Amino acid sequence: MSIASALAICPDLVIVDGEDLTPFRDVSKRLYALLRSYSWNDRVERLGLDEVWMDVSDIIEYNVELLNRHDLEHSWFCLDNKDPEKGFAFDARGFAGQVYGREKVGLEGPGTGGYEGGQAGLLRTKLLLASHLALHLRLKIEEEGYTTACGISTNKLLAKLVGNVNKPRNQTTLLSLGPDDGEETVQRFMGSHQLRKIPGIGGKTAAALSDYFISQSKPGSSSPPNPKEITVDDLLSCPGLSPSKLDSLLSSLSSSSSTGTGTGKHILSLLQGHDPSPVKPARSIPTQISIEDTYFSCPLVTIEQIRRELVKITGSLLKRMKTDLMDDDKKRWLARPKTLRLTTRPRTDPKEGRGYGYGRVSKSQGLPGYVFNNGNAHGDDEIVQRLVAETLLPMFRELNPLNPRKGGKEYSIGLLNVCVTNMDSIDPTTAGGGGSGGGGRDIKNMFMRAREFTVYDPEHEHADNTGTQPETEAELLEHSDVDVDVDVHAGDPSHDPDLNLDMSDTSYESSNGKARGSLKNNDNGDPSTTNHQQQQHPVSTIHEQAQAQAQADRDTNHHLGTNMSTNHYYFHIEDDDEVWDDSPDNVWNHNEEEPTEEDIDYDDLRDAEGMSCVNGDSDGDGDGDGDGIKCPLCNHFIPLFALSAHERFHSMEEFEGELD
DNA sequence: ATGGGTCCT
DNA sequence: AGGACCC
Repeated sequence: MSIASALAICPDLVIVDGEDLTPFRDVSKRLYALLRSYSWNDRVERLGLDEVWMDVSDIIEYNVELLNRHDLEHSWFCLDNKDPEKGFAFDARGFAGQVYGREKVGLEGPGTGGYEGGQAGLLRTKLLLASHLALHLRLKIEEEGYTTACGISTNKLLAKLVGNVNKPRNQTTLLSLGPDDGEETVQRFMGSHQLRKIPGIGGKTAAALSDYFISQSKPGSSSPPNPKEITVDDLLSCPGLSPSKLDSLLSSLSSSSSTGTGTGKHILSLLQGHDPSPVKPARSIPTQISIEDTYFSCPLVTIEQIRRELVKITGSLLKRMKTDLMDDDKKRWLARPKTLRLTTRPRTDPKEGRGYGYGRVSKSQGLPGYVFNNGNAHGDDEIVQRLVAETLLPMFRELNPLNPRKGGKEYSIGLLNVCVTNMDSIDPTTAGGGGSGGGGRDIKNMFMRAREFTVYDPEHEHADNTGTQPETEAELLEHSDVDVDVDVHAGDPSHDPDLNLDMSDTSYESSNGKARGSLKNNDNGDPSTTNHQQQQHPVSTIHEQAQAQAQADRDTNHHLGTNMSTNHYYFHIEDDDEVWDDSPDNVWNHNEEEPTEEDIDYDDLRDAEGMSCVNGDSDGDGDGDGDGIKCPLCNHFIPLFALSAHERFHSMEEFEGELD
């Protein structure tokens, strides 16, 4: 419902201006930094303010090897490969949180241990570990006052989707086992979704696909299907469906390419739950910053109105630039946008602007360098005024050239957006690489090599490491893929700095008892079990929840199975998202089907000893001391824990040198 | 709806 | 410059 019609119905309604996203942005940044601090490879990709994927493959791989299969109950999850004592205890006999998918492949009984069941067991163990890591991270976020949902799976697509299954406040691991039955589980999961729910299939693509399905379905057989309800299964059941068929269906869409999805082939693989896209490395600098305002109900007509609005917008934009593109002491710019873009939505002729973004037009130009000067005594006002007068207003006139009519109204503008983009990044930590001017040493590489020779024991290298050295530590650890996706929920952070209580109240209903229901108690098919404990305070909640979780893990006598894991950790600060539409048989499958052979060609099944190559304890005494390298630049002995900082020190030094 | 973002032609 | 996607 629009605000206008809400006001018509309820004239006394108090409308709170929600246009300032600053508090949300702040919270988002904090939680993002928190998650990022747990990552080893820095693959922590944000989507919007409230979602994150993490690729935790390296952490999981490390911990798989730490696992003592003879005492799973008292397992230790190590969060820092340089400090064995950093981590948490957990019970590896069961999954944390909920599981989607069959329960099978009994690899986990006493005596058999977790990952001796071959590759199936290894992969399942990874998912299991990832589920415990996810819980740990979610609890950390709860300590900050926000609740989360999380999906754990083997790629971003599946992790994101499965994170919806127990959405308000729990996590779900997609237990897809092996190439045979695993695909089957994945396909059952994917198949039940409406087309539009698949990330990467947006409104246009979904409409085209639905049209096709309808055109193919038998005329007489049933009532015309609702296009929105057509599922992946429906579409895949079309006999003539092929990549090239899809290509032609989608060719009318401009460039038929959506987010990473190319053409028919790509869409088809999405529908099958495949997603090769990597979790992208964390970014400290956005690719664009924009501020916009809409004037739908009261379009701007005079140039003076427009000027005033542009001044407002540009003022906040400059502020945003300073908080997002300058270092903390606001001494220097970390990145300078080179391009300024103005977007407007002019009045559309007779009929209303139909869809989203309809009628937006934009114009770009170089961003003048003076905006990076420090505003003088009166702040940035002069800069803003100048930018509007000299650049933005002329751009506006170019965008809206048309006849200032004789009468009153020259323009009718429903939207203004000012954007800076095309960042010129000045990142000291990247200076050795491609960042700035030519001739620097490749500091990063020097350190990598030093690490290699000093820390890694060649006997413990990968089997596939024939002749070549491992290029980087990250790559050494990176060989399997695990993504985590978390989902954080919270109330409105702008209302109240003391928001913890509010938020715990809102996300109250789904706590501890639920986990117990995960596989064992949910024979009724209801994934959400009532909670058995009233919670007065979020902090007590957390621990109760964790304990209940541990108990649940013990109860649900899970078996270790398999999967390449990608845990998609997704955090979500708003709480009005759609929740998984849980028809029970979508969410849980109880059929005991035969175990199928698991035969994934898993490339990295090492002996248990292999771990010593990455645990930073090359003297093998388990305490992690005595390890370090000789700095390739200054020849000092640097303990491992200080290595990153030391490397940064040299990079910075070099960067400053370049400035001279 | 709104006020943001991303990447790909 | 715009279109598709995402929140």
